[in-house]
Amino acid sequence: MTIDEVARVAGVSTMSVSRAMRGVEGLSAERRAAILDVARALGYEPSSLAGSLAAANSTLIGVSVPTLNDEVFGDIFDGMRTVFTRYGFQTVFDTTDYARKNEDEWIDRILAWRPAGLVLSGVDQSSAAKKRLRAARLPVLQIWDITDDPIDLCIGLDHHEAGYAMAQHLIAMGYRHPAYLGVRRGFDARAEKRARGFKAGLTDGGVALRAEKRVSNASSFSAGQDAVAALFDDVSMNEVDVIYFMNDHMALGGIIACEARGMRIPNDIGITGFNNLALNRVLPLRVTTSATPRFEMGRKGAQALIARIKGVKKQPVQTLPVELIPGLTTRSALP
Amino acid sequence: MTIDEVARVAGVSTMSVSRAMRGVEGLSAERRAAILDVARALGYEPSSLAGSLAAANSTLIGVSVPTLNDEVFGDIFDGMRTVFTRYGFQTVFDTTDYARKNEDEWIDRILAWRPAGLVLSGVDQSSAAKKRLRAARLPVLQIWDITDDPIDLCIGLDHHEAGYAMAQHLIAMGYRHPAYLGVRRGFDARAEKRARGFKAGLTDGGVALRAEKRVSNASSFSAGQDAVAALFDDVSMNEVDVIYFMNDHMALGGIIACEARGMRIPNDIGITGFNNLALNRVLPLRVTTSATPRFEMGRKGAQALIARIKGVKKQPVQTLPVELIPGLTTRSALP
DNA sequence: ATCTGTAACGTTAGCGCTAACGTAGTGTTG
DNA sequence: CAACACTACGTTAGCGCTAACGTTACAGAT
Repeated sequence: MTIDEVARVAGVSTMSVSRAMRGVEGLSAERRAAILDVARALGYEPSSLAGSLAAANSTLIGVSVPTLNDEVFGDIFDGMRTVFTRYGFQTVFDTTDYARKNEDEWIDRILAWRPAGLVLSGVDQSSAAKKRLRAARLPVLQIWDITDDPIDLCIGLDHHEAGYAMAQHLIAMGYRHPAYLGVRRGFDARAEKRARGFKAGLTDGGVALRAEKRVSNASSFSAGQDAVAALFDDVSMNEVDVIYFMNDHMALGGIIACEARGMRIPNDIGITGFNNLALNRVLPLRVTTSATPRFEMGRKGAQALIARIKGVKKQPVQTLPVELIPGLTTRSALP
Repeated sequence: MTIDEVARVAGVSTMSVSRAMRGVEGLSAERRAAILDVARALGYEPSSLAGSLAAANSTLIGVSVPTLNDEVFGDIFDGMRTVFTRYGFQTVFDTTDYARKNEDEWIDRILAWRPAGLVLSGVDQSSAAKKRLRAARLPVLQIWDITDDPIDLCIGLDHHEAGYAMAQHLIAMGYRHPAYLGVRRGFDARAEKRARGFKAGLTDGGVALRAEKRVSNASSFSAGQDAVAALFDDVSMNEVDVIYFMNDHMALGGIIACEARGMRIPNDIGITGFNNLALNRVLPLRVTTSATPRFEMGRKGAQALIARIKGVKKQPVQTLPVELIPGLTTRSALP
């Protein structure tokens, strides 16, 4: 069932059917209604494939996230979806498992579909990819992190600042022997920025990092447990008074591992993370964490991208605020 | 940069470039290499839009899931992605928030792209949608639930049976005063099937359901807390000896709420759920739950769909096993 | 010398749609 | 009432690609 067939049955030109289906001007109301009736009766469905080819525009938006295995990118995606759906865009989706190679290959495949725009997670794409996307002059949104040199648009958090603020908070709370626990370097660029910010904050506050351990390459509850095990293989329990975990997932696993060792939280040790996951918001013992506006980020980012697709580019980089949520670091200062 | 331009520069016909780019037969090795060199030098990227239109096939697969806000569909999607990526398919993705209307509208939009196949969550699509998809003779995979009357292919769990098995387990463990806590009816069809199976299992075991509460419409940690509050507003704590939660999310929230009420788990009350989430696998107190092979389901389902797209349809419905994981119901039988 | 088969190409005719432009018909204006 | 503007259409020429088929060259068989 093609547009020509509908035109033939309705006794009009194909352009009239095209105009009727797209709801564009240049058609009387009666004729438009008649055409839509015929189209419905025949079960005609316009082909976006042919339409996009002819009009040299598509309603496809490529979205790449590292993983769906935590609620972070799920929340961001949900926020984007509310906007994209409203404007009639489709998302062509893939996960990269934090591997640049996967992302580069995905960019190849998605560009072949001539998408209206792209959403990439973070700002640490391969330089080849950045160059290509800039050359393609395609609307691109980098999300979750920020940079001075965006490909096009960028919305995210200042991860370095979040780590720095956490260090300041811990020092203010009286902690003097902090440890950092995360995953292997080069895996999650944002986590590394937080770690560096944290260390800078400690240094500026005159406090030394007591220990730093990195385990596996997947941020998960069990990674948090493993990291605690690795930490206390190395230093004794009373040498560390607070742990900054890479994120809440690891922190929550870390709580379990610390309690299993007989440590009382927060009396014996403070626990901090990043993200303020849903789970953390219901726990009786909540980790001190940085709340990240994930849904809002997705929504605002999608709006900016759509504005950009329609030709409006206002603010290339938007930094959203991170809120420090006090939790398991609320005891009084240590001696 | 089009195929004709590459052909002109390489001094061959467009068909030769087409054959070279797609790696199909009918070209000498030297010429193929020469063409690929020219294409690379010119930065030529074949247009999947034009290719799919001309060849009347696409590498787009539509995937619809209710939500990404829990790890269930994230795991399923991860499993599918490993397969789809290997075979060069793209996923056009959307979430429906458990609303049929959203799903129907999405089906309209995705069909316009003439996808090679579709993946839908569950088996409870609107009858109009089922009819349309059957009429379109499109490869369709329904995932996560099973049915006698699939649209095309189906891979999932027997949710009724999972609920039934849990009832039998609880009775065998000596529980006699169970409660069911979930979300509003008509929201999550699979959860309802588990609830019905659970009740059937109780009835067959000669045990009556002591209470049943339904809160909000989002299965979350906090919904589990709310449900526990609603339950004990209505019945006293010693009238219920075990709770079957709709899923692990609610069960884990429920644990927190029960402990906040001073109940000891599992001594005072047994806690059970569904899914065996990652979090449950690291907790010191783990809920009794049904482990669901989510990644595997995605992988196998995607393989079946691709086989179907390539013309092979073996087994229309695959039921994957659910494993009951004992947890917070392991005390000895009650008096 | 002729025939036949086959690999390696090129040519043609679309796929289903839309941008751009053309044209008829109907008012509107001075 | 000619000149003009405007609306409501239709016509033409592609968008970039590939299926199908045609052609050529050459090897080997007869």
